[in-house]
Amino acid sequence: MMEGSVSPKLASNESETQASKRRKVVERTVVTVKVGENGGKLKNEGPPSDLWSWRKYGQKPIKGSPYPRGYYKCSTSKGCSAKKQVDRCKTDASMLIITYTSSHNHPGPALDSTDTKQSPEEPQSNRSSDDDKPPTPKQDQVPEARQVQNETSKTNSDDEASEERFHYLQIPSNVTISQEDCFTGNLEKTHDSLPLCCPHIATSSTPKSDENDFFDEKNYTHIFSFHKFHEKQGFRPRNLCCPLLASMYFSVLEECN
DNA sequence: CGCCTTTGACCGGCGC
DNA sequence: GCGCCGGTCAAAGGCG
Repeated sequence: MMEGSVSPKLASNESETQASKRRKVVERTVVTVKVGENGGKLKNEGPPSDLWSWRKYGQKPIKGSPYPRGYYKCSTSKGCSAKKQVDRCKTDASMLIITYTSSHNHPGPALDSTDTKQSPEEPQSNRSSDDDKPPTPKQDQVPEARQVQNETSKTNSDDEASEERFHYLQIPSNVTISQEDCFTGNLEKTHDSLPLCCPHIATSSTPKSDENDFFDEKNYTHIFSFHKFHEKQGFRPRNLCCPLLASMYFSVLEECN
């Protein structure tokens, strides 16, 4: 609707729908964030915000999860098809599972450190905590990541190849990242080393088991320890290739401090 | 006034 | 073919 396309539905999926009508092919990046512990304040209940502004366009109760899933679109740019889904871990309400799909087709907002006037601390509104509250737009600066975005510029090549992209990022121990099965497969499924902060996820991400129902077994999404992955692959903090994750990283860092 | 959230309805994919 | 379920739309209302 935003773009005034003939078919809103198609517009939202343009590239995806074209090449493959299978949803599961869509590029996804899953970030797990623990927020409840952060003071136990209600305002922390919302997902950590990142560089862009997100507008909530839907919420649905997900089968198997006591918590609804929130659907957000990037509102920073009109034509931007970047979306994210915010779930809450059914076994640990303090765990937020943020799934990013598509990518931003525009540069991030002003990244000046001076532009962090949006109260980088806890801009999350202090609304009720029984739901996944939308992230109040928060401007964090991730200059490094932004550059990388242009390099990777994952344009949803609506190809299987797009699934094989991975976003490198060093994540604090309270954040885990998961990717499509093909990734975890390549990574030898190192989820056995999941961060201690998320034992539930660790349990549910058993490779052979379909217990990873939180994300949904259909998509074969698994969570693995990024730290471990990081070690094995020899990645470095500077290997920030995904602006989304990078921004997540920084915002989470802030919240951790 | 503009932007955002909420919420019910609709659509399409997928499994049986 | 049917039903379930996830994802999206769009109208209405709220808030700054």
